[in-house]
Amino acid sequence: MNERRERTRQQILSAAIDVFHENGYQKTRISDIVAKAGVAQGTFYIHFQSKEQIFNHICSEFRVLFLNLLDDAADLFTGASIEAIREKLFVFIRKLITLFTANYKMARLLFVEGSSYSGQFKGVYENIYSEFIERIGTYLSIGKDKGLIEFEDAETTATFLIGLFDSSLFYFLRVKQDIDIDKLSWRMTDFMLNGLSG
Amino acid sequence: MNERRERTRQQILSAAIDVFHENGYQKTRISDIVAKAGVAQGTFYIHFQSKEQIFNHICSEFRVLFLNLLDDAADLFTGASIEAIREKLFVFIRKLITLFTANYKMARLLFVEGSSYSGQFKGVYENIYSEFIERIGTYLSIGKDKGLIEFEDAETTATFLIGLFDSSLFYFLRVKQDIDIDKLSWRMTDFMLNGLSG
Amino acid sequence: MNERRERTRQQILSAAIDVFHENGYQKTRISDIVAKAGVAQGTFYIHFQSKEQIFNHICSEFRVLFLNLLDDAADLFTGASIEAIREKLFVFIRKLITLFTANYKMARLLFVEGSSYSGQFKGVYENIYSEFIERIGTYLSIGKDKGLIEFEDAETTATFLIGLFDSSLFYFLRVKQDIDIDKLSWRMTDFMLNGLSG
Amino acid sequence: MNERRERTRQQILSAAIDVFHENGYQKTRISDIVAKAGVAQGTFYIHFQSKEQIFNHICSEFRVLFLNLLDDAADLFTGASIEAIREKLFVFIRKLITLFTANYKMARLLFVEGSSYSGQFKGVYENIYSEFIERIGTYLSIGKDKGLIEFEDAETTATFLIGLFDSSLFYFLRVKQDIDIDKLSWRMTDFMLNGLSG
DNA sequence: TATGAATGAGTTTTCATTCAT
DNA sequence: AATGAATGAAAACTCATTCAT
Repeated sequence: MNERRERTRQQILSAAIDVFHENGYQKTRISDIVAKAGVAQGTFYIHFQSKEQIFNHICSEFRVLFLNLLDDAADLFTGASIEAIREKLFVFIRKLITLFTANYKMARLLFVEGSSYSGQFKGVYENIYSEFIERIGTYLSIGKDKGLIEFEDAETTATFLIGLFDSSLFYFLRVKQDIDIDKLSWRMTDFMLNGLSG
Repeated sequence: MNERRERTRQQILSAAIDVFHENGYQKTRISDIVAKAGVAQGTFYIHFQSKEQIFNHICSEFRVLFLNLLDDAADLFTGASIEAIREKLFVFIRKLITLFTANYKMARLLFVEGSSYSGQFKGVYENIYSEFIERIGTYLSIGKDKGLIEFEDAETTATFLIGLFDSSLFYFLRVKQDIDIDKLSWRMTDFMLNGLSG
Repeated sequence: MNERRERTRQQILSAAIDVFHENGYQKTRISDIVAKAGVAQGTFYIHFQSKEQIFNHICSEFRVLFLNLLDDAADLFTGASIEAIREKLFVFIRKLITLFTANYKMARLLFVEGSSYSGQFKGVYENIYSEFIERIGTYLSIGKDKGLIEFEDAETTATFLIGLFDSSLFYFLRVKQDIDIDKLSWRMTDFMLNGLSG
Repeated sequence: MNERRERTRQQILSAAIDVFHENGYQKTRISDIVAKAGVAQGTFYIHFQSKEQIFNHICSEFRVLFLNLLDDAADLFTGASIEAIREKLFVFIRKLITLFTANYKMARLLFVEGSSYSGQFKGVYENIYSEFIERIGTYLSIGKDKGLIEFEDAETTATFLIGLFDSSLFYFLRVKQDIDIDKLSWRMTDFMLNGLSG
């Protein structure tokens, strides 16, 4: 019985991710979600309180994974040599791309739907984006102190790196069938490090 | 009498840009627009056919300005020296930033609202973003042939440059009161060219 | 096993009386009843057919007690002297008040919820109120024939007496912590008999 | 145009009074009201915010009329003789009955629907009923001081009078085609004054 | 017998669009 | 051209009842 409940819940969640991804939050109707999940309208409300709540649930699931990755990267721009940093940065970017690719729809919901003017989500998104920039900015500053990288302003530079990362990654994920994670990670790494040396 | 008509139309357009920008397309009600414009509900439909139509109108107004700028930059990455290219790229980026800053709300509607899953606008946005990438890709290829810049794949590189540009620009426009266009243009130019040399 | 069934049934009944009393029929949800009873949603339908049926059941439980009391009061207004009648009326009113007080929630459901426009219960309530008036009217007529009480029209007078009784009793039960049954009975008795003499 | 608006509003109000009266607040659907009013569903919400708001509007319309009547009766139980008081009480009761009869449905909504457990209206009704009792209690006390009427406790006596009045009046209005206001007023007056003398 | 997950019909409310004035 | 009242389709959410375990 508990297993049945869980199965239903997962069906709804999975359907919601698909439908939100396809139509966006605003255009998604509960009826779309339950139709895709193959359950009745009322069943939705047994498991989730509202459209907003399930959306937040989905976003925060990804949010946690994402922030955990960020946490582990404090020494991103430190290292004995520029090559050591390159290696570290590559590993980090590959991890990020892997995470975004594996959870493409959830990632896109958080970063793209969230960043749009859906109003009630502006805050959620702006927070995570600002957090992303702030962290990378901090890591950059640490690295700069060690003397291997170079830039004028940490926040600006972080914004460049992240803009490059997220905007282009989502583009590739949208238009390509599948992407070569290793190759893309290397290219990003190189482009970024070039930008950081001068 | 014709002047009155035009004035009314402009009031509606201007209100619509504001309200779309504030609440997003889906959350915007015609009643919000006409309230802000100070006209009656029915007046809206004398000037515009539908909510969708006025949104498209606003977007394409910016679209034209934007594409004109793109058209004029065919020789972006050609030049006698890397310094000449740097100068040209700087001028182009400054023009772009100036355009986006002056038409911030319209730009954001086209690039951000458009890129979200509002469904009916996906196509419009994807078109313009793809066009942007394709053009820059082409310009990069031309530049590469001349031998002053270097990269592996034009599309990937264009995507990097554009991601860096639009994502970070919108971030600054959103969080800063006002930005130093010259300084930001130089920083972008330098970061990009570093990435393109190696 | 049969004892368990009975216990469950009583839990549901008791919870239903409480919840109906607190929220009214329409606003009461089966889920409220079972939550208060501490049983599962489905269990309700093992013991009662529907929300309407359990409500009727509760009302008729009180209805029977009430009508029995009425039955035993046929000679309410007969007696050797006005003082004998006063005594008899006092005893009757005290019995009624005692019954209504002991079964306050059920009484209120039948008389107040029933009298509201809940639609499907109009009939039930109207019946019992009319029955009440008719009976008292009959008893008054018998008493009038004996010559000790006086009034113009039995139905009108019965309506006065009953209106005075039920409306004020429910008021006191609602606003007072506890009422002095004896004192209230005497006051009602006196007021009524004064009204009946002239 | 303004006239049309007002006509529509009145149609909705009038239909709402009828339908609330027929089915009670809870059972009444907006669709019932608009069907009876002959307007579209959305039209309702142009004129009233919600079902609750229109109900409160209707009730308070009657409430004002009722409280005004109460205000004008401060010297209800004062006078040179018991006959003078009888006359005054008669006039007051006749005014009340006339008001309740002319606005039967509204009165019943406020006093009966309000007194039922509709939950959100409990407060409104309890207030008006308590106010009624408090006022009459005050007027009784004033009269008692003058020495022409007699009773033990003003609140109890007020509750008796009012219970007699409202409960029986609503009964007659419900079951009789039409009532003889003068005759009923005299009977109530006499019954009450008898109860108040002893 | 008891459970509680699932059902789906029913209701309120919103809002783009129309149309008589 | 402008007005603003009216429209009605559409969508979120509730809850009495059913049914498999």
